[in-house]
Amino acid sequence: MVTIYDIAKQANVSAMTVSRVINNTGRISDKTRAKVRHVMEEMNYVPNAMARSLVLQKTNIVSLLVTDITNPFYTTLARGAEDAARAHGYKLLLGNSDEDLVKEKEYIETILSTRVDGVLLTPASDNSKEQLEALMRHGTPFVAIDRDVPGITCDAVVGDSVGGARKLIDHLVELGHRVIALVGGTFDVSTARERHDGYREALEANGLPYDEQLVFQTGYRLQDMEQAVERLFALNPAPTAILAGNNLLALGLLQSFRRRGIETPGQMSIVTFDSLGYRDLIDPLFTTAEQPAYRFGELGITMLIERIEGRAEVQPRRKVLLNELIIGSSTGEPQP
Amino acid sequence: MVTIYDIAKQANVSAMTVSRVINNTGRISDKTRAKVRHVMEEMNYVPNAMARSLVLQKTNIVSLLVTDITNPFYTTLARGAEDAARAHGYKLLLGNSDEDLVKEKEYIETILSTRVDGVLLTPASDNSKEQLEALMRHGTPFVAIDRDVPGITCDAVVGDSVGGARKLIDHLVELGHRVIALVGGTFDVSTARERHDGYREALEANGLPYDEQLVFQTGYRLQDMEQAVERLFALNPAPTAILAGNNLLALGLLQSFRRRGIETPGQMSIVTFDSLGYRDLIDPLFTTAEQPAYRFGELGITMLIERIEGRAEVQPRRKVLLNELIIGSSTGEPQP
DNA sequence: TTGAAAGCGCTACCAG
DNA sequence: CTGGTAGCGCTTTCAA
Repeated sequence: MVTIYDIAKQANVSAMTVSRVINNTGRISDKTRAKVRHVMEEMNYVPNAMARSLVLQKTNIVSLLVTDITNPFYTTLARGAEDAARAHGYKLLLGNSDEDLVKEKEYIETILSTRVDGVLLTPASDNSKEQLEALMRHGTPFVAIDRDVPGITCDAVVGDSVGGARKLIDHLVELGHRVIALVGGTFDVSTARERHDGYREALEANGLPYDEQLVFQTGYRLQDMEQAVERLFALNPAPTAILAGNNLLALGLLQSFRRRGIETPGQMSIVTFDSLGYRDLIDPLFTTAEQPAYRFGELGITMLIERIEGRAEVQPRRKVLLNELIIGSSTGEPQP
Repeated sequence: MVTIYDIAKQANVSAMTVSRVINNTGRISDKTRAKVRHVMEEMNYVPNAMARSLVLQKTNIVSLLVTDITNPFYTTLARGAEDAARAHGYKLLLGNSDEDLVKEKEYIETILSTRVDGVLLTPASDNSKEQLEALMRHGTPFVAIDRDVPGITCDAVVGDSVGGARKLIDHLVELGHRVIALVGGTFDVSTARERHDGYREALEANGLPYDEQLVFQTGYRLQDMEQAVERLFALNPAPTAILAGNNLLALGLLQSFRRRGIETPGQMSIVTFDSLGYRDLIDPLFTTAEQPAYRFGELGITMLIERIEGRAEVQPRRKVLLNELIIGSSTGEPQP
């Protein structure tokens, strides 16, 4: 591997001079600079970022840890994060925790050992507290994204889950629905909790009873859902609409209904958060509270880098990004 | 930051002993090991991967560079790559070249300077040759994935584009189509070229004429496509079916047809490669030659790591992954 | 304007 | 079984 010493020898200068040329620091004569540059070209020199990081104590790498890389919401978020990181001269180390605390912990370990400058992450659940505390202990700046963790005060970019749920329920009520179920993620995830809060508040604001029987906590995994669907239809009176905790749950519910010959929106309306992309193709198109996924990533990275570079106020900052109600074809008036 | 020297001092041993405990090398008394372990726990010690890499000349990082992170084919591929990398104890540094040679070049520079152990990449086009040569010059192992680059002999995992195109055209011919257009990517991308080859071969095998007028080279970007669509309908005889170069082009064509009030498959059948995910929801579901995206990533990383670790034969290996014809609802008999 | 020495945190190598 | 020394490639500090 070619090092600054190889360049130095070839150019008849010291390693320091080469270093100065690379970093544009100090005063160097044009002639020396030109010669060094020439030799670097000739020898295909590429600086060793690790050696550099070791002495500078700075890697210019930020980590993005999401819970599901195949979910379009996170893909788009990742894209925003990547663009922003690039624009600020940082590299992005991507990880996927799969909603799994063990994997998350392993990734945090990796992150710590890589000495990345900062971390943007979607905590798997409230139990991620331990991992976030590890980051704090090691002085690694981080920004929580999409989800909050109780007991941790840190920079965060989150959505307006309560408001989104309220809008969605209001929409269903306007259509005439009176019995609305919630199939949400488990309540150890802040978004699931808040969507539940919004659901409850909206029901009460509309003078409808809140009934625990209508609330299903299932994992965000599709297979966990079948049981809920079973019980859903055993209820009396049966719900005519469902608020799904996220885009994938909505998809799972729809597929489950189809297998049972239940039509959406005819027999069961569905509303949810975020989208699955391909707006023009998906049928039915879900009625959804769509969050600005790209912006989540972009803003998250920007806040993170401000923090890393000491340009952020000391107080943790919490940014709430609003969602937009998109009326699709997964909702209609309840059947008589 | 806590180092092995801090641990050493606290445990009353030398740094070397700490190093040996960390790496499980050499012989250490159980008592010493226990003491060192204890101190490491207590001080929240996390090894510095960079310092380690610097001396070992090994980072345990592999890079994945794709051309479009929002394309589900690449997302799924990335997921396969990530799982495989993790399983082998490597970290994944993700990049997105956006089909852009300049971005690609920048990423290769970053990759080189990070001294990653290897690279898995989808070359943006034949002009990526220069970048691949840079990797070779620096002795960085890499595996080309999804696309070949003429003039470069290297490990590669590619699809059977020719075979896929033939199956798709055969299917259309069986349905009764006689005038079939090709809207492909630009021919400086190997998959676009090969899909064109398969298209041509299949036409000839079916005794149909190959007509250059029916072949449209458009970028893989949706906006480049409108012109092609315009000309498509000016043709006489007008085609009744189209082979779209990839999933996103198929999507763009469909959207374009819808805006013009042209029905699929009624007035125009569409076939393509890969899918957009959400098989049950998309309407129409494209008839497609679906490639094993996850396997692309998984196998690519596996081959890469074999190469890195010297477990691969010296000769470059080229693995072709077959696709599967999925009959969807975007194809039907031509209208009389 | 340029260079020499020291050290970032770690491990290979050789001694004991 | 344990420790000392040297060096990975780079930049900071001080000196010339």
